Amino acid sequence: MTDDAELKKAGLKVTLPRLRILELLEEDQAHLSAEDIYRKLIDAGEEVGLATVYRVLTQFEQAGICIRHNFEEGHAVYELTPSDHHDHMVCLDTGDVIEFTDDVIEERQKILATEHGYEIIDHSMVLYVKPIKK
Amino acid sequence: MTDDAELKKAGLKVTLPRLRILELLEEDQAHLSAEDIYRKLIDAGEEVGLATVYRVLTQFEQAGICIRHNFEEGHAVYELTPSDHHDHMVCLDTGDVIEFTDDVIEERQKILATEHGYEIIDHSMVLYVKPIKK
DNA sequence: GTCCTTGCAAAGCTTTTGCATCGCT
DNA sequence: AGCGATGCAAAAGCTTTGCAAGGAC
Repeated sequence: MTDDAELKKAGLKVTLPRLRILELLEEDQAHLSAEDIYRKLIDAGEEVGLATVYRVLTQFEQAGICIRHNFEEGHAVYELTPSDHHDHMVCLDTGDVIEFTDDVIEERQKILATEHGYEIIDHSMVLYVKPIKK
Repeated sequence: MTDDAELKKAGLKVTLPRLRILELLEEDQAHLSAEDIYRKLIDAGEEVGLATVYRVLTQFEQAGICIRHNFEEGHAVYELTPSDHHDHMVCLDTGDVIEFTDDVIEERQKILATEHGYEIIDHSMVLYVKPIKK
């Protein structure tokens, strides 16, 4: 689906800020904060307000286009909604975000929730890591 | 160890606000926000400033007395540092926090980090759940 | 033309900090 | 007495909102 169609499907008019933000999110496994996106757009010569970035990201999230993470960094980061669920490792030295999945863990989570009488609506698992030193 | 001794060991003077906050955290598996604690103290007739609550919680965290969580609620919550590590389920209907552990998951996390060339410094796993309807 | 979207500025929230006062040791 | 701790108010950082102007359909 084109970006254009994706926006229309979400009931959002196709505007320049929305297209640009969607493009940025589509770049290789991006995990960007509102500020990151704002800076990239300004640096690229686009005229856009930070408030618009926040509004668009909120709309994208409600439309299911992207999801919001609250890593322990003091600000939210956004990524395109992954087709395949995955979790994250955040490198404390570099800030790199690594995606991973593990079926064993997913399965255990379901079992544990059920044992407590709950069903999982969502979950977040973040490993804060550092590179192994030789 | 008494609360008194715990504070001294951390190099903190034994003051009323610190004792009261420590007591609140010790009440049954408390997961409290700074605001929660502030309200409870004010309602109990204590004279305390919100800034002090934040400062004390930060000191407690640095001293290893308590840990801070960023669930997706817009504010941090604190709990006494657990002797045994555990993760959390947060009930989206009631806000209840359920603690749990699972050795299988812990083990898989270590393996996954190692496979990516990292060692785990810390991790957070939160399941957002709802009660199973009959 | 209509209604949605935008940018700016102002406001909101949680958390932190400056500073004079107070209190533990 | 000395130095850390406190309370208040102000400030900081991220995010949201009000409003008039602009743009999509």
